[in-house]
Amino acid sequence: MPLNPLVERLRRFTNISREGEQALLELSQRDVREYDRHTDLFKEGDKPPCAHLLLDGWAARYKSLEDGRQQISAFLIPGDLFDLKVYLVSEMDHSVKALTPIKTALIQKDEIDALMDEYPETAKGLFWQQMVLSAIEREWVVNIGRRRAYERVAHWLYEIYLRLRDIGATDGNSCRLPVTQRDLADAVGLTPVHLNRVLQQLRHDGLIELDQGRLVIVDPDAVRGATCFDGTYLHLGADDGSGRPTGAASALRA
Amino acid sequence: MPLNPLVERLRRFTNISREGEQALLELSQRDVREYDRHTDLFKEGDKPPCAHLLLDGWAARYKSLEDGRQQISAFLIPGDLFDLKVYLVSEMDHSVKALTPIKTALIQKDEIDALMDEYPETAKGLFWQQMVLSAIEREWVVNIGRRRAYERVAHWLYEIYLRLRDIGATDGNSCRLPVTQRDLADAVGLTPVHLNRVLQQLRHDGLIELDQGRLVIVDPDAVRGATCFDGTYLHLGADDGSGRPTGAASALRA
DNA sequence: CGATGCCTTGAGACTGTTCAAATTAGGTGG
DNA sequence: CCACCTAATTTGAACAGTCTCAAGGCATCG
Repeated sequence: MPLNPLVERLRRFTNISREGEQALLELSQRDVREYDRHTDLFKEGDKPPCAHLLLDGWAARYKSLEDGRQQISAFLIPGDLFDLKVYLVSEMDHSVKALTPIKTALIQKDEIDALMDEYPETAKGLFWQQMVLSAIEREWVVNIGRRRAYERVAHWLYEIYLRLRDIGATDGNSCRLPVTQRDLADAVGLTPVHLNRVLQQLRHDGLIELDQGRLVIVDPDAVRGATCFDGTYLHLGADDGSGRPTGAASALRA
Repeated sequence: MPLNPLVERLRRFTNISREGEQALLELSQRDVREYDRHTDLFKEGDKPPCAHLLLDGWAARYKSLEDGRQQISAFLIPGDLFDLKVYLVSEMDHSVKALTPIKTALIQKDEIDALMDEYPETAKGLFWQQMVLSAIEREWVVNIGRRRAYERVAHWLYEIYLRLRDIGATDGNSCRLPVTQRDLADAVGLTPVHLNRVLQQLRHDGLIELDQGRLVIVDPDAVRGATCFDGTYLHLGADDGSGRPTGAASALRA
């Protein structure tokens, strides 16, 4: 995995300048924090922290209901810069927790503003990244609202696989999946028990393998088929498996 | 309802200048289109249109699966400016359709850019509005993923009521709800049949009334209670019913 | 070696779905 | 204004998917 997956990603999307790249790199080294697994970076109700750039590890954006039910609304992986414009609200409406031990770079409002002023190409890249994150949340609404457990889980797994592949964190058809089934269940809106059974079914059907925190997409075609996967919403530079070219350079022609 | 609900809303959030307001008003009159009920403004797969400012009527952002299942991921009401940065992607990943006859103002990329350059306060307001829209989508993930039908529908109804109240489109405890149960079902991730039964239950329990396309929140406390409603995510200037002040002026102190 | 956290299994209950039909409401032409 | 047509809501009954609760197995870690 490259030192800074965000830079990698932006570079693929926009023709970010050497200087913009450098500035971003510096920003991501100025104030680095580490968090243990299962600790909160901030919680619902907190007053807005600054933006975070996830450097290493996995995190999740989530909300809790009074009775303890929890729903994860986004998985954050290295290179994700989240809550970029967080200072616009007076109170956070969601929490973010580390799913694994993580490293993040804290980035202050004025640092971002300065960066954006100076390097418009980079700014464009950052906005684009925010758009993609929210497009993913949008797709989750569809996934949870209209797909049943089997397809839903398959869809989720394939999505995360593609996102990881995009940051170079895959190894052929496999990737790490350092997440408890509890967390995964909270992401797809299922019970841990039922999620477990669905995963077994997926394994049994030969779509995936899953052990020791490693996920193998054994049969990508079957996975895409099972779930009617259309990766447009990920706006990946590379091929999304659907055969049609997306995002990247072509986006900027418009 | 005021001529331009967006301006109203921004005014409440930020100290938008007279000129910025004027510029926005002009933008919203330059290229006004009308659409019939149940027609698409644009569809998944289209190349990005320009941004729309909804002036009158209701619209919905949605996605379809191959087999005809549909999921609405957002309701758009007058004053909503959507897909602001749409030109960043090469292909739309969702569709938007009119739920009622609507009027929208089409706004071109460079018009927005110019506006933002010239009136930073207005720009801030626009970004804030985008944030709120995506915070709502986030809440929908939670609502659909972790609440059961009864609470889920109650939550949805109360949310839309608050949003309408925010733009002055309510009349005491009631508001228009010009939506078929089919559409509502597609929004909350239920079957029309089951949604219908849930609505009956809510009426029977005296939480709401619903006829002739009008919704009455008969017992707001009960509705909030049934659903554990926390309106923080709406970032409304006014009271959200939770008793705690949010958004608006205080947001800008940070 | 015991404790804890996580994954797995089982059986029964319940929420929400499916399919099909009946009723009501709304709109249009005669 | 009525007759008709279509779209929308409502009802019923059987069914399936998912949940609940409870217990067992297996690691890992102190």
